[in-house]
Amino acid sequence: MTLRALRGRWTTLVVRELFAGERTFGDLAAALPALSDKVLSDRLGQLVACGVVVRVREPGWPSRVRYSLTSRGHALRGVLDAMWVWGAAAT
Amino acid sequence: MTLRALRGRWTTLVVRELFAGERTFGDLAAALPALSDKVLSDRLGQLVACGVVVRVREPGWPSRVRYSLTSRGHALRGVLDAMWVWGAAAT
DNA sequence: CTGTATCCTGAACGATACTG
DNA sequence: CAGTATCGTTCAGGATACAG
Repeated sequence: MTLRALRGRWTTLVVRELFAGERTFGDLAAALPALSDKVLSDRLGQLVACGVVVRVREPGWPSRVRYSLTSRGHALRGVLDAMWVWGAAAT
Repeated sequence: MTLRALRGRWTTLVVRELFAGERTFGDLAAALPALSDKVLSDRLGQLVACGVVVRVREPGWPSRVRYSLTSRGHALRGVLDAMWVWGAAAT
């Protein structure tokens, strides 16, 4: 289940961005320049489907959408931290 | 770095098998029937390259190779456990 | 028994263009 | 601004056959 949620080369990086707080689509695109709009959209859709992220559409113009983590999304912090620690360990 | 080591649909399952102790190629193939020889070989090669697994070739016939985790491999336990816990949590 | 080689399919990725 | 549509590329995965 966790593998399905985190599948994709960029998924963990998107989640990492959201740990720092709410982000708009443009914020995420700017923070991850190597990621195309399409893939970012795909990943966000996947994360929403897995209950990790919520989309909130702001009414008005220009269009603005806020993405933030659900409680389940915040619970991923332990997983990603463990991955980070392992990757950072020289031994 | 961790993403690179664990990349692939089956990698974590192979590592999980090795947590239980040393395994031969045939053991792993039997434990993961959905995994073709080629992919198993690919994943093991990847894990060896990342310093997670060691191959030990037994001399003699029939050929027999023992796979086991390095200390770095055992350190992955925390990561995989965290993933498992998250996936198991209903909340 | 333990793999590697080859070929094929499907999914993920990346770029561009376009809509609300 | 925030996406979706489309298309081409790249890569992991599966099947089969074969080599050490």
